[in-house]
Amino acid sequence: MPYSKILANIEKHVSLAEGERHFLLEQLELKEVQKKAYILQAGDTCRYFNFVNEGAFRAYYLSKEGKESTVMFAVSDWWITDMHCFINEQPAMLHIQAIEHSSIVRLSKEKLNLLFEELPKFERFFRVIMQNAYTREQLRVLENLSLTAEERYHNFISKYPRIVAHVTQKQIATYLGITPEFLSTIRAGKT
Amino acid sequence: MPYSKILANIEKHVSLAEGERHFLLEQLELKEVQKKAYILQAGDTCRYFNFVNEGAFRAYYLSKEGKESTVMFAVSDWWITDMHCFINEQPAMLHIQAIEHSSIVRLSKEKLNLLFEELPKFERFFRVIMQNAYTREQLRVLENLSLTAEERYHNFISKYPRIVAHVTQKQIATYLGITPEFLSTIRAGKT
DNA sequence: CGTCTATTTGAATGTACTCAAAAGCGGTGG
DNA sequence: CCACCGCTTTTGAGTACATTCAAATAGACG
Repeated sequence: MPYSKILANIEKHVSLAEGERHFLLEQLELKEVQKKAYILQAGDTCRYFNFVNEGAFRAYYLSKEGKESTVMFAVSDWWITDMHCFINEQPAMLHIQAIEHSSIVRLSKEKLNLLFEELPKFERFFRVIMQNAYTREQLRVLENLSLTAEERYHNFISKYPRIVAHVTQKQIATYLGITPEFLSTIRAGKT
Repeated sequence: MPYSKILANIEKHVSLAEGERHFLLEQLELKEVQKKAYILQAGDTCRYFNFVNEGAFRAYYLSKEGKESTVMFAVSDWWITDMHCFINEQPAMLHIQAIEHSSIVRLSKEKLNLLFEELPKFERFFRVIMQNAYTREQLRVLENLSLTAEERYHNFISKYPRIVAHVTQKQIATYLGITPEFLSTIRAGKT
């Protein structure tokens, strides 16, 4: 059934009794997303924490000058939202777009708060997710500071082969903070 | 008393009953740290989550080529550790050094786990801390991708005036990912 | 005062960008 | 099924941003 992936994802971190699992399922909504559709646009209120069931998404910032910077990719079994705006109830800074036809399971902020109230172990789950997200971003900062563009590219493709399978080079370039032209020359450099 | 700051910090996010506060205090250790002393060195086991009571710290990565990259600064009322290594019980990648004579309140991983068991609201506290840390790092990634060195510098000094008051330009340069020479020319550029 | 490190300045270099144009690829409609 | 259109990728020339190396100056500390 469509919720098996999200349950497996959550149960990797906390174990749920039958009644808890049932309660959790009641809070979730399954949603199909067409290729190129946005599940969030800058300026929107960010109401949902989204689990990618199938497909792939990209979250990016669009500057006034029109430059895109990819903040994250999410393929199946990942969570994605504009966390800052979700938590602080501010207008979204990011656009989140489906790279291909996808399906997500989403959890609204209200339902998440309800889960925190009813199932304290959900606090633990979310803590672990946030811990992992934090250490991942911190490592990314460190790599941006200490590695060259070429090293960051090779690091990216070896670290995230599942993402590479879904995204264009141009999108990878905006994730690495370089131009697509320069990424092309890096790739031509050898293999 | 020496624990008033950490209590205020924690009680910003969760409210504690008298007995809970007492239990929490029993898990903490106060520690003085001399200027330039390390509370963590790369390769060490990272056992503690540290609250800065007084003073200032810098966490940095030292590459094989000898290049330093500052991952974070922490002044009073901040928490600091090598989170990845603390969580996953791996050898530290970072050095954490006192910039000046400081005092910290530290919480060992064992005591933290005990707190999670005994005071479930501590899961919530830690979740909030991790959420904030995550969104802060994500914003830093975004700024590294979308801003020039000069913009990042001005952003840094306006965002973290309390840090600026404690650190050298060279240290700021390693946080921004530029050379101290170039930071100097940015500053000469105007005000 | 003397030493050590931080900061500034400048010249030469390199890394990554801009702009432009060609080539490749995928999807769509005839 | 093929031809065309739009977007991605490649390639190249010229440029800008940031680095390296070197040396002078300024500050901090014993």
